[in-house]
Amino acid sequence: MEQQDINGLYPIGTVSEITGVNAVTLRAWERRYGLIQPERTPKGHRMYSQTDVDKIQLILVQLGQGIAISRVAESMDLREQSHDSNEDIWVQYRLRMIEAISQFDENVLDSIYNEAMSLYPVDIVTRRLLTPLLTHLGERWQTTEGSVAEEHFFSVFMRNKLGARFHHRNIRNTGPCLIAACLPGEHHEFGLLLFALAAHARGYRLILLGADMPLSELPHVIQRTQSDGVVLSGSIVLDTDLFKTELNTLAHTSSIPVFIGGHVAENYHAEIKATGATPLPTDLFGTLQTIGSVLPITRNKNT
Amino acid sequence: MEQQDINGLYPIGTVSEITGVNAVTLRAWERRYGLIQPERTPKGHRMYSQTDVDKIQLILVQLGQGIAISRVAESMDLREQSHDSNEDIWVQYRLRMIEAISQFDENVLDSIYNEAMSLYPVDIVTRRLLTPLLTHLGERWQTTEGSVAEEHFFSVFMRNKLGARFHHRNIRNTGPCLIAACLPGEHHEFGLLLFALAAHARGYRLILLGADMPLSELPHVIQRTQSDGVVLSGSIVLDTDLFKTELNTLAHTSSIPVFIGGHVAENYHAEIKATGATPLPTDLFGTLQTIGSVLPITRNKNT
DNA sequence: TAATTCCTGTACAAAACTTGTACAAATGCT
DNA sequence: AGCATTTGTACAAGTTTTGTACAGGAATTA
Repeated sequence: MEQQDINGLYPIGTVSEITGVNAVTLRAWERRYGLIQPERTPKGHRMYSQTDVDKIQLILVQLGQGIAISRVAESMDLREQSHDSNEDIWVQYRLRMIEAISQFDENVLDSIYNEAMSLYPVDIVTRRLLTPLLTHLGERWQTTEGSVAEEHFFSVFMRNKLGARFHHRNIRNTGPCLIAACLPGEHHEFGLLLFALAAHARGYRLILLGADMPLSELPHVIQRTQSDGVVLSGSIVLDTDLFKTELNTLAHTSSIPVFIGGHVAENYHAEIKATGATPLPTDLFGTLQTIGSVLPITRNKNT
Repeated sequence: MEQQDINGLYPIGTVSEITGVNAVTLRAWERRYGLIQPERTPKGHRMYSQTDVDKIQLILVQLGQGIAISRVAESMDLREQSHDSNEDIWVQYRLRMIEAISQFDENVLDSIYNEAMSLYPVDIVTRRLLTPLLTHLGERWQTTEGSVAEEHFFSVFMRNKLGARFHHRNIRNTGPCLIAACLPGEHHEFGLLLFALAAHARGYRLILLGADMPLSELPHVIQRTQSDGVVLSGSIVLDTDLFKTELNTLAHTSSIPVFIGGHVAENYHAEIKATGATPLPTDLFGTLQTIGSVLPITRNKNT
């Protein structure tokens, strides 16, 4: 639904080039199975939208899995069925992604990610693939030479992927409004994004401020947006004293609850509590439970 | 032969030379689709303005993406009817977005952005809305209180939007492979992303490494990926000496061209040249031309 | 004045698309 | 294994799109 008006109109030859599917085949699919019925010009030329192209890419993934083309139409709907949730699959995915990262090959990385996402819901992919992958890479990056670049490469990729998902949601939530940001000095938004996605899925409204956010700025934001809570995340603290002072000010001047997540929450558990803020557990589920107990989501309709 | 009128108007032959589009073809476009209707002298000779030339360049980009000329015409026609391509519109958009940002209202921000993107191609929106908006905000952030949060909010939003677009592209480019990264200390990827998008649209392959990239890591990446060029961007230099040393090492150890963009390219123009790297102009189009003259894209079609 | 450039309109040819039929290799079933 | 179905591709004949060429005349430039 993004830019249908002008951008999404490719002729069949271009689509063929993009997807690698022969034009004749595309027509055959349409004729035989009614898959992908593009717009037509007044003279009958097919004009494929971006959505159509995406659909073809998805079909290609299915084909790669060995699913017959005739059954792809059905399996597109039923693909969320319990695929044999073998532990093996996730290890396979992980290894393939690591390989792609070490080659800086974004095409491969992208196709693996898409493959996983097309077969499993985002929650599963996050828990079974992304989080383990991150810790795995964390270790690798401490030992292997030339790995800072790998980290950057992968971070940008994941951030963009997750960010896209975050901004793509079309539901306007009605739950409590949370401000989400990284602590000063923290430049890795990955965890924060995962949290934001999960929180949004549960009905919270979110204002995402990203990395390296000065705490002194937050009262302004809170006041202007009339939010209901602040969630901060970080793994390191540059200046302990400053951190305590600023956090104290924040927690006391603002009348709304302040939560702290990430490794900081573990290492400075006592200090955080002393300021009146609430430390969060390291797992996503526990985090959402903690926040939910303070700021419950009013379920209006739960069919 | 570079004739140019007193008013900055070009005759058709000159336009043809600049853009590479045959004069006959230009006339055919105008006749058949009403594309680009230039001024006329009293005797009927076509006089193209700079805006017209820009428009042609834009058309060429769309054409390069495989969109049929008739479709390009249709979309441009549509948008020129709905909104008289007035400067006003962009000011309007800008003001609305600034308002939304100051309210931290992402829904509104998102809908404005989508509205613009559905009416205009990404290149136009970038040049007319996003870039001016960013400089406008840059000034505002230096003066207004509590505006760092605004910066974060908008940066995250734009980064996610553009990042999504970047990673959503489906064409596997075959052009030269560029490594794109921000200089150490530079945490604003915005400009880099805009560049990456534009470069990709023109056929380059891209490896996006994002913000704050240590230069010493790059040789590894270059070697492992066998890229054809490095594009670095930044607005500040933390340590001038270190910068010069590292850049020198990079430009000399790697056998591929190194480009530097952003404000750094202006402020350290001489120093950069001394190291063997190439400074880039501040505008996107000039940047792409500079890179294109060193690393030309092999157009497979559209001879 | 002569040479060049540009104008309009018609025409043409290559490229790209369309539909429909046909065929051979791959796949599945008995 | 043997037979039937599936599925990608090929070929043919006709249409549309699109870049370019050409002709005759007018304007510009050197």
